[in-house]
Amino acid sequence: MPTPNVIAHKQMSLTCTGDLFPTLPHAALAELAALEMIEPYAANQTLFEEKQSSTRVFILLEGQVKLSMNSIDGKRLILRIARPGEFLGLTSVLSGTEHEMMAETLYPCRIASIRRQDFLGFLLRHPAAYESLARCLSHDYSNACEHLRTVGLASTAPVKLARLLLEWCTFGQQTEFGTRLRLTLTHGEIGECIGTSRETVTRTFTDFKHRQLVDMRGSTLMIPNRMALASYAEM
Amino acid sequence: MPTPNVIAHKQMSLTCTGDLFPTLPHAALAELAALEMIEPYAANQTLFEEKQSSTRVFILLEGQVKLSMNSIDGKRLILRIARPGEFLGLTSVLSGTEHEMMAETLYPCRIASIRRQDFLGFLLRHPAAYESLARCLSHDYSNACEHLRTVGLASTAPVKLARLLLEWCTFGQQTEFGTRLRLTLTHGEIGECIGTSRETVTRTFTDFKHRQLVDMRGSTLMIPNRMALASYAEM
DNA sequence: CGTTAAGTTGAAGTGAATCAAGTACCGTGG
DNA sequence: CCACGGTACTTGATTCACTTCAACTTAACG
Repeated sequence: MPTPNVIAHKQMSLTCTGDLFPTLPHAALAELAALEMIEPYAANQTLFEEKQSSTRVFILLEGQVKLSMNSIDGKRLILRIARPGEFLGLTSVLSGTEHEMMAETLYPCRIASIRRQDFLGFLLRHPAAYESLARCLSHDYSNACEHLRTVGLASTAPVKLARLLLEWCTFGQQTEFGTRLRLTLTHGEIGECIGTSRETVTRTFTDFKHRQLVDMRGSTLMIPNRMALASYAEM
Repeated sequence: MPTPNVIAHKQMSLTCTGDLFPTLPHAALAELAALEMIEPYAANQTLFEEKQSSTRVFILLEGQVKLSMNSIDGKRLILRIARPGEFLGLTSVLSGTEHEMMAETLYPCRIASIRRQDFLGFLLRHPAAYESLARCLSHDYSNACEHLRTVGLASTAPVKLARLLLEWCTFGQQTEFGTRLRLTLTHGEIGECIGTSRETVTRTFTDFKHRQLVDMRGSTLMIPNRMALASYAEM
């Protein structure tokens, strides 16, 4: 039984913010629509940064947004690529704390945003909206836990990469030859997802090719047998 | 402005579940009290395990509970030590997915629990309760992100340990000589918190002692200068 | 007081980072 | 059409931090 948020993940775009609050009455949704501002964003634009205090909550309607953390010495950890239907910066807006991550658009996006005070006021008038928020937060938390498992529990780089690819399979398309995946990140960025170097990603990919676990044609990755990759990821 | 959940963290015990829902009317709290079952738990008892489907949501009233993930090859990642006032297994109950972690008591505990169906029914009748849940989930998410930063972004073992100790400082007591911390975990378990081996934890601690960053007397750890440790952890 | 669990320390082994050098693949402009 | 510059990818050699293994010491506890 997929949650509304999961459904939103699958679709390429979202027409309006109200779709994220399926249980809210029309009057409340109209009120929300009056508060939100829908804007187009170019690629590589920053929505918010770490340590920055949060002023707005964002809702990704169309496109992809990269969520990452940066350390002082230039290292970076990419948490995930957000898809349409996701709230961005929700925890910071709710708790009033500063952002714990950075958000930047990967491609041109369409993004709705609501000022923090407006959103909190809306929640005060319509506490039922918290139900959808709890669902999203719960989803984000599960995601963070899975990432923690990949980054913190997987012993070797190949296992980490295998787990990442399996995670991405959710967004790939099933064909008769297996799961097809369009790789939009560079090897360097993939390394930043799992905490390994660019070179290790390259080496691991060539190793996977030799093991017939994956097949690469340009930026298209084929995973002929997901189970084989999964059993490899089991370490 | 600390959230109710943070306050709960600081106190040693929680008298009743209702304290976690400060905005709920008395009638609703009474209804909740009728659904919950309060039980004492011995030390080292398991509340739930990974891959297990969730049947109850737990609320820790007294004691400490270790939350961890296990891999097939015996490795373990300790996510955090839960304190009184925390929900356990909340995401699984809300989304109906299987548990993504394991929960076991560290000491004798007093724990309230509510059957999943009862809790979901309660939420259906009192959607306002979601507000508190969203707060807790938001808190859990922030925690997971911080852990992700420690485990996935910190380059060396010393930095990871320093970050962990700083995190624990929240629960220590301030004295004129610095922050006093009671270490209840073994070196092996501390290693499992940050993804390093038992021996590395020992070696790093002795290094910290030489650098005057910490001072150990038995199971009591003193951090004379939190800023010094923090600046060490920055790299 | 003896047994077990936890902490300590040294030495060897290893996975991955780093460094370095070279290749393929663009789009752009002469 | 090809030279050009930039970016990403590839591959080998070296280095390093940490793990692992092993021997030993200390603390905890009935």
